[in-house]
Amino acid sequence: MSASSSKTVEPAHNVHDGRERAKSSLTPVRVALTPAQRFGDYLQSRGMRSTQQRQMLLELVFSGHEHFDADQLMERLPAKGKHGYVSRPTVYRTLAEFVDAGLLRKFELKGRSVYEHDYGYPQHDHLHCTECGKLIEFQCETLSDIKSSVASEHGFQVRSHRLIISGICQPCRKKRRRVRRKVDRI
Amino acid sequence: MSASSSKTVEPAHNVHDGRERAKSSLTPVRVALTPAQRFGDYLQSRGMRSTQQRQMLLELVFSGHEHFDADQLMERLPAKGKHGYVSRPTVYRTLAEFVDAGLLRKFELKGRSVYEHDYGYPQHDHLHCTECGKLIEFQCETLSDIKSSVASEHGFQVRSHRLIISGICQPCRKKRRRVRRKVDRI
DNA sequence: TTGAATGCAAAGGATTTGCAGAGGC
DNA sequence: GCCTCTGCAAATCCTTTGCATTCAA
Repeated sequence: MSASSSKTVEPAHNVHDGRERAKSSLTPVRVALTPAQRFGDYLQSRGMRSTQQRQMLLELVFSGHEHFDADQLMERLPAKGKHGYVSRPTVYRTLAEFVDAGLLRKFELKGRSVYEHDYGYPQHDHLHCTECGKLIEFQCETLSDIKSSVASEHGFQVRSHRLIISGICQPCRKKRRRVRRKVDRI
Repeated sequence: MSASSSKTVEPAHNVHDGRERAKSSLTPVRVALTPAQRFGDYLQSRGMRSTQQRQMLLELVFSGHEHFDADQLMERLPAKGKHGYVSRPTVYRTLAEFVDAGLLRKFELKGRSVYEHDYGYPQHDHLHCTECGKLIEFQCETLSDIKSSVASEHGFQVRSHRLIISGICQPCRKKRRRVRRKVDRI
């Protein structure tokens, strides 16, 4: 019996056809609208505008499924002065909008905000390698049982959760072993 | 069957006899050394010194079992100028030492560092009320199973984990209901 | 046209650091 | 007396804000 799985939960199709996407441990779930369409609805329903900056960031953010922070996103943008450049404040403002629109989830890691896809992406948790910083996704159905049983015990209304398991990933463990052997020989 | 419990795991005795302590949902576990003794060993083993500031903070931090951040700890200190005052940089430096010595655990909440007892305190996780900010502790044995099964699947060496379930606590839910009724009447 | 969105510069909040003086051992 | 520790001030890091200008609708 396995309490967890990193396999795909549904025979999913990528909603972002026609874009290359970074490799990721989970596969997007088929959804009714693309992120761009959903964000369009979000903007319209609030009298907000579809600007070049928002379009640019939408494309960048949903061209892959990697976790990222504001800095990493900025690095992938054209340099200041170039066409397509978006300023840092606008990046932060837009990321907050994506979160508000339900497209992204935000969480804290080592004092900084990390973002990941939410819309059309399966619920999952993370292994965090403290050596190389890598985030590995995994899925675990048992957690829902824990959540509901804890919730009922405390009369608590659960909105969301965040589970991060820290330790050393396989590649880093191998590297360490190699180093240790070297040290032993000296 | 219950996947979790907030009861005490061991017929524990408080190691901090002779000090008043704040109420907390879990009870400390009996340990060989008091936190002060353990910290003394830590200092000595590294050629570090036992100063008034470190003693002061040790007493404050281990006089209760509440979660706290650097600010809250500072507020409980004598004011600047008064005997027993400890400066902010020293508070941060000393908290880092407590973490390093295994006395405290540190985690992030809403962009700030929160500390809680680790040494002599049972492993637990948290419910976080997004309304009032309260942290409620709970224990869950099932989590160890999840951790080990995920770890073996990914060849991951687990060092620790952090699970925070966010939502609305019972008191806040009741308050909300009251407010809603009032609004309905208008 | 007109108000929302942007970019700039600057502020903000939490935490850290350099350094000269204070104080354990 | 030596060397660590402290407090001060200032720096750092990430993120947010005020405001004049730009631009989508």
